[in-house]
Amino acid sequence: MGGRATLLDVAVAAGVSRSTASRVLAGTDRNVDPGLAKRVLAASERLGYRANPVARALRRQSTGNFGILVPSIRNPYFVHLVDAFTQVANGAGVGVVLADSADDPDVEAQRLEAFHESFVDGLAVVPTSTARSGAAIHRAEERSQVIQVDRWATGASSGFVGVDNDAGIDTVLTHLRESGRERTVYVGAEQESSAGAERLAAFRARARAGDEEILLPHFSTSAGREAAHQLLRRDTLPDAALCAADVLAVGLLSTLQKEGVKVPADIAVTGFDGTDLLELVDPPITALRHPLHAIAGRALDMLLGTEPPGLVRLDPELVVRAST
Amino acid sequence: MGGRATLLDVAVAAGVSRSTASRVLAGTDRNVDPGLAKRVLAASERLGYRANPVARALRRQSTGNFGILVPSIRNPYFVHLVDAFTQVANGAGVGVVLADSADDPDVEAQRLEAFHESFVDGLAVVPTSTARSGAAIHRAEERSQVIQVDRWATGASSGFVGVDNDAGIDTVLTHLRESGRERTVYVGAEQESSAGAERLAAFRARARAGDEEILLPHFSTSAGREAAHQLLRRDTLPDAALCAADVLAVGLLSTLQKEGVKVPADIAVTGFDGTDLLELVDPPITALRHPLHAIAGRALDMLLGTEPPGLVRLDPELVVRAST
DNA sequence: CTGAAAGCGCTTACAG
DNA sequence: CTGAAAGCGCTTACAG
Repeated sequence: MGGRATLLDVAVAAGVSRSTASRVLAGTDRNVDPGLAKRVLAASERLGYRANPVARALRRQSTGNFGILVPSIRNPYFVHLVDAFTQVANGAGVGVVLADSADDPDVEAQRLEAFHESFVDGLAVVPTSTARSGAAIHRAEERSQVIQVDRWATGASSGFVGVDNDAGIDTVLTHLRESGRERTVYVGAEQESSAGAERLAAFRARARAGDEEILLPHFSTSAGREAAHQLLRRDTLPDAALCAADVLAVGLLSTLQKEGVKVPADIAVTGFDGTDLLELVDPPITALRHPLHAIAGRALDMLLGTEPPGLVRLDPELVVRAST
Repeated sequence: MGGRATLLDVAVAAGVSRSTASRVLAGTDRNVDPGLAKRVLAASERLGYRANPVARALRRQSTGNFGILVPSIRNPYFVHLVDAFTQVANGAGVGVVLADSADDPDVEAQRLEAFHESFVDGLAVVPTSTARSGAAIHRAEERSQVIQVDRWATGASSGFVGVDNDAGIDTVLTHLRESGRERTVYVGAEQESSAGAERLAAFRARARAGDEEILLPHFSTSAGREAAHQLLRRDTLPDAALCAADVLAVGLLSTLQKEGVKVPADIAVTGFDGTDLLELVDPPITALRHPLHAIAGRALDMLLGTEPPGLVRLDPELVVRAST
């Protein structure tokens, strides 16, 4: 607003050419006479000069910004992921543009398309659906760099960085069994994400006699409550509930408590993700915590070209709280 | 990646000048021969042409994107606000860039500064501190359009759109009293936001004998739990707890329940904001819901210049749930 | 209605 | 080490 100073203004004020002023200010090239450099810096300071990012991006053919597309910003887990990505990105001097797929592959395809109207060099995407997100992601890859994060979709050939769900399930189950729990119910969902499918498969591979599953239509608090009601209808309760998502654990625990069940005395409850929700209730819930900063960092490295795109899985960490 | 088609490519393919191609594709000017227009459209389609947004922005001196800066994306209330703003903005064809102040006025000042390196025409900001955010916001206003949302800071002269906290407190208190509650404890925080100060003032203006206050160091779940412990130490409980934020209500209710207090039989609990957290616990919590889409809409109108910047306060709506 | 030309504000070979 | 010039890809007065 109101005549923002331009590079030419600075150059004129410092008595040099735009080339020289640019070399000093953009730091592209160190070969500038120190005396001139000082004059340019002084003029720039005096005029309150800031390089126009749009002009710079046009010339450099790169904005230095990246997008992140998540299934839903209402999901606290993705908020944490976005937060981690933003922190890592800002630390590396790159900006982040956020978008939300509304948990819908069609909206997702639309957002992917909209990113081309946006000012980003590439995109980190958490696919909404293993089966139905691949095509649109593949199309986006033809236009710019795309890395999948946390979940993958079939047909999208880009790099992937996520958590090792198999190792995660193993860690939680071992924790429950070592603390004496003998009958674990896995509370998960019949859902479209690769993460959900991997967790269920990992549990099944390790299930023993007495273990069982409750599969709900989706990952949500109300689904967790529904699972609690299913358990309460039975004669005996299992002594551990391994929930495949934090929201499930919170809903389950909250309803069990309201009906007089003691956690962890009667039943241990665990979550999966490591969101703030776990500390919202009393007792706080034991859960895996995903290494989100590391995940974000690797994804950004691939986006920046520092690391070749590939398949990366990082181990989650168990955080023991009062619910087990 | 890989030779994206340019306007010139389209023009050549259609056998027209760049001027004509631009007029057709950018929709700037309708005065184009229909025959030529058809050829341009066909060529554009065939080549998969998308206007380069950076070049367009440089020429137009406007990106069509706006930023939103919130105190913390970890706070579910701000997530809802950002979500509403994004939906409204996308509906109007404008993009949104998100940033986070980490609840710190210094970081906030830094982010405000960083937005100038970003690709936005203006900025919606939720100040972290009434007293300490004004200067940096005022500085940002000299460079681009800035509107304050949800909270205001002294010294920032921009427009403001938020909720009517006085009307909100009145609505909740009336609801509690009409449902027979006689001794209400206000659970709030000594904090720096204008919203917190307004809510407390509104409660004090309406308090009766028997009503009281618990003021905590900040708005958080653990503060809500601390409030519950303070109440539990007393001989008698008040029959209603009016919490000035959803997180306080969730923490309070959760700990009261764990200690055997019945909600709402023994005590009614209300929240303030309307986040998803309210439905996380059992019973779900009665609370005000802020008209976030309307707030976002008015803020965007001011940013776009459709509406002159001014002071706007909108009424929150009471959503009654099982906790009262 | 259409095209040649200017110009948005930068950066970067290219000469000197 | 420095500057004149080209050019990133668009849009838009300006002539015609």
